[in-house]
Amino acid sequence: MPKNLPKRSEDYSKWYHEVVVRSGLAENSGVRGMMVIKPYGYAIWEKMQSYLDRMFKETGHQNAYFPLLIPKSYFAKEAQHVEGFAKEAAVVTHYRLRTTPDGKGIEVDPTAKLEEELIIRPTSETIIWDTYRRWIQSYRDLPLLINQWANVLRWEMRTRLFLRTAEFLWQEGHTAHETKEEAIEEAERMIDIYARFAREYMAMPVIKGIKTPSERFAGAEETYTIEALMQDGKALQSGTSHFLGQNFAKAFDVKYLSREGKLEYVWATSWGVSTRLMGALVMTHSDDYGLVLPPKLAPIQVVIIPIFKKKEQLEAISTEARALMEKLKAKGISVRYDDSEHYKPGWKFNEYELKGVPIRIAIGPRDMEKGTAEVARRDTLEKEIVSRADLEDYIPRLLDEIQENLYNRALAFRDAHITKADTFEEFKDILENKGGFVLAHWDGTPETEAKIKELTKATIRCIPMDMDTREEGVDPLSGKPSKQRVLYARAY
RNA sequence: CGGGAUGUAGCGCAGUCCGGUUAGCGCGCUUCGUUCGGGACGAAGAGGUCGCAGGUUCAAAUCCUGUCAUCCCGACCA
Repeated sequence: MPKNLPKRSEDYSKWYHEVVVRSGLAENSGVRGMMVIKPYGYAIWEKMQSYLDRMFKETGHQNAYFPLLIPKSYFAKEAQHVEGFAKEAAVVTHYRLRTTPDGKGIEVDPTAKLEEELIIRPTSETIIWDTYRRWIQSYRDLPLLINQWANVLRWEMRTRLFLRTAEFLWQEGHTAHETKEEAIEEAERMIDIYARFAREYMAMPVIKGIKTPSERFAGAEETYTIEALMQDGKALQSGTSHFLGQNFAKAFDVKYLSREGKLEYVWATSWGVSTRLMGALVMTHSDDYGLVLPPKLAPIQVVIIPIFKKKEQLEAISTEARALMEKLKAKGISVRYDDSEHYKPGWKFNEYELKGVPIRIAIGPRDMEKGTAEVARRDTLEKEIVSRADLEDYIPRLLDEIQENLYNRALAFRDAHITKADTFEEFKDILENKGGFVLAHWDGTPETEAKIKELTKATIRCIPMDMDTREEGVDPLSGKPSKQRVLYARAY
């Protein structure tokens, strides 16, 4: 058990923060709300990026890159959009610094004031649609399927590593289509991809659904979401996809000449996932020993640790360990052999557990005699003695099993934390004592939604898409009739 | 942005209320020796603009003002 790591059950926030910092994923930079992603954390993000990028390309998308700075006037063009982001915009007003008159410091040069201020992108819809106007003229230019990997900045008041930082990394897809149906299909396709990515790579079950109007993205006509459940019973919105209708096309005057020769506005979508997924990954699987990584995203999948007293022993073990490492690497497994002499085995065990390495293989003098190795899996913390000759076949199977087990474990937890409530008393009781999702009827009004949020801090996470929640009932708060249950939870 | 707390060596902290030798402790770090199957032990060392900027004072980590950052609770949000 790592020293001084807070227990997950005692102080979840602190536990989360410590796991992120001590496992080497990220830390605060000392500049308000800005995070440093460390090499180990970035390696995981790179894996996420490469899998997602492949999925985007398989569905016909291309990558491009748009500017960081957006003229202020662009935001004025879509009313709801500007309202959504105005409160957290960082604004560039000057373009030059100069030394202070006393020569000791530096100050903003007041003569270098920008005629029009530039906004550091909180999201790129505006500048992208301004560009699309020039790119799109005919139905032959459609669909336009573009993704960008970028950083964005939102001046958040209260930040937490990965979950909410002022600057974060993400991908944002922006597409233009001929028809409404095609755009809706695209928005749904992308939320499906996110759900699949969460399940297959992050081993994280998610609930796919539709946001209520009040939770919608600023400027969207429909927002699709994937909602994951963290181990403290709070929900985390892990990815979104928006059907934007013709709002941005109209705001930025993006028209195309249709097959019938008529000038029409295009239909749009946007969709994104961010480094918040890193936070979701930590909070879905990790435990009191530290990070737990699903094999598909682990930068180190297997660590081999030699146990030795004398130099000769180490040499003999190293020969075996290196041979094993080569065999596993040939199967596409990333392996680290840690033969550093300044740390004892026990220290290494703890360290790699803290870092979430899925499999640890220890080879010591006893194993050398018997032709065995000790294999420890991070998900269950179980250890077993395995014949070294079998490892080459056993390790790949075990990695798959761990990936599967992590998903099943998270799924069981999630499913055990979806609870139906029919009265408001039940509703509150579940939130207070059990946590997780509450399936309850909703009368469909924003007033009831807001009242529930005020009384319980729970919001409607989504109207689920893959669960059939349609049934007649009454809203537990207002008592008005309802046609279906929705998914409530307290959320990050 | 409102309320609360904190900032002292890489990390965790004591010292601050009540100003006064050379600012301490634990972990970590360096060197040497013994160790090595779950965070070893001993000895000797290195490491500090006490967050930053002003002010009060013979004297400031300590008192005052401002400011920046971090954490918690709200409001806001991927």
